[in-house]
Amino acid sequence: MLEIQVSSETDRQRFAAVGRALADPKRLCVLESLAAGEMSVSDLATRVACQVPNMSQHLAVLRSAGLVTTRRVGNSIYYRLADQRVLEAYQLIRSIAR
Amino acid sequence: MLEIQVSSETDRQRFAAVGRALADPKRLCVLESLAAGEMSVSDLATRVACQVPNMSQHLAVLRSAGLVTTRRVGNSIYYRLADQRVLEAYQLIRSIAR
DNA sequence: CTGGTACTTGCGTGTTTGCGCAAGAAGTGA
DNA sequence: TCACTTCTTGCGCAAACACGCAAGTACCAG
Repeated sequence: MLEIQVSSETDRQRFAAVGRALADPKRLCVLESLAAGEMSVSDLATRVACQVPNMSQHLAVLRSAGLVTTRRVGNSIYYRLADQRVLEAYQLIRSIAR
Repeated sequence: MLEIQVSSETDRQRFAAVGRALADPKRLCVLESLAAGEMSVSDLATRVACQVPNMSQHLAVLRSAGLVTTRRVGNSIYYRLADQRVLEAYQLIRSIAR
């Protein structure tokens, strides 16, 4: 039996932001891609099959939810998963949806 | 290191539906409430502070994502969590957002 | 300084979402 | 059947979202 204590409304809004970040197939594809290691924006755009500006917006959602972090190398910006727990959460969601 | 195999697009859409179910503060409040045990729609509406039709729609989202199940007793319909993993996923999300 | 690459931001558009309200099931009891 | 309770569904509207495209910012090489 898992202990769940009640959250405040503002806390739930922050948690919901994480849920929203996980609510789009393209963003989930980004997480799968980043599971193998960091990637640049244009690489991710190619892999997910969308335009670079669109990818940048999706990455902004993931970033503001705290799921990914960035590192600049010259012109490129490399994104990586912020935490191993992001993959754990995604795996759990996949097992629930199975 | 967590192993993540790539999903198909249709699979990711199903996973994203779970993410969407977790993307609203009221629905998260429902999950917290159901952690203590099953509740009727009107009870949940009172607890979450919204109208019954609105609650019914939120519950439909959770239900179609497979996060909750129902049981009818007379006029009332009792909702409960479909799986312990739903709480585990929520706990993970909370720890990530902390 | 100039040109080129990589990314972000702003804007317009069509779609989806959350909500209140009214109307429709579904069940209970008299 | 009738009245009542409980939940779901349909409708309309405002807000949020995903997307393409154009413009802006940041960095590097020459």
